[in-house]
Amino acid sequence: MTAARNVPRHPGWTEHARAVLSRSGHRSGEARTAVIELLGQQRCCLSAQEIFDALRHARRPVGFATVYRVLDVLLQRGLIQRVDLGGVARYEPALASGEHHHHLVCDDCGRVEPFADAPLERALERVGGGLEYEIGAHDVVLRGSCGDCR
Amino acid sequence: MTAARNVPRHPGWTEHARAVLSRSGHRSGEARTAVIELLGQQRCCLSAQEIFDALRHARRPVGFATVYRVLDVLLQRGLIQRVDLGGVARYEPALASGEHHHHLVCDDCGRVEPFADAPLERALERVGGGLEYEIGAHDVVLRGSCGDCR
DNA sequence: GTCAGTGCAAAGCTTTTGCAGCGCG
DNA sequence: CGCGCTGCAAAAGCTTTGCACTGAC
Repeated sequence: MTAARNVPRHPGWTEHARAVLSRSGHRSGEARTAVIELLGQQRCCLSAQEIFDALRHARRPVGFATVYRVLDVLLQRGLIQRVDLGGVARYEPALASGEHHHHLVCDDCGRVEPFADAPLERALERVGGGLEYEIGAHDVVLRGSCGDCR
Repeated sequence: MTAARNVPRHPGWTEHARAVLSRSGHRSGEARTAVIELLGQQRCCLSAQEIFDALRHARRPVGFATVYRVLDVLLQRGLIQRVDLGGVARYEPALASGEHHHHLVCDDCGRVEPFADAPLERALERVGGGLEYEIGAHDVVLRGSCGDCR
């Protein structure tokens, strides 16, 4: 089984994000549009550096500071989620609770892949219910060697 | 239920760590000893800055670079585990698979607490078995508001 | 005596902030 | 035509590296 097989793409996120920002009184500029469109096309998370490089490569160069500022706005509106896998921060579109995924990291080659597992989600929800905390989010990271590296 | 109630301390780790390093041909210096003893006393993870401050406060000051170098050696021997909760990296003694724990982070006050849950561990192991990856470690982070902040 | 361990300082990276100019609404 | 968006450059963390000295074995 391929890890990614469980993980659907999320068409419509781009439009959703733009609509939310527009509704909250944000103006729409070139750079922000480019970042949002790029994020909407991803199957998994990207680092700020990767976003910077991808946009430059796509002939839609955007300043580094702007990338971070766009990410900051999206984070504050809850439109993206920050993913901490060690080293640099990564970001991906935030999805409804039923369709989100977690991450598989290859310690050898650094590859990052998404995976989804319903029983795991149920276990996580049960744990959250038994704590004093009011849980708003959860992240799971599995580390190991990917098929290629083994 | 207090989240931490499930999480035992780990006496003996300090000695274990020293023995492993000694066996691998490492010499024993002041700074390394201080860092290892501090880590062995913790119930949860510490950042490099916290280690630096704690040792300075305990009148056993250690250079910043040394803290990182000691952590690096311990990581390479698998004696500690790096914990990425966003922001700075944190480190804690690595334990046998049966007794490790995960982390609960308060988004409001930044508090970090350990928690353990056997069903969650079982779910994680089942997930790992179904992937192409050979899983060596896993991390779970729950984020929310702690009892005090709610 | 040799070489790992240590501290200080400088460098490297990622991320944030300041500021001036452009352009959306 | 005001104010948010953008880019550049500088600053601000966190972490790593270089180098000389100390001290364990």
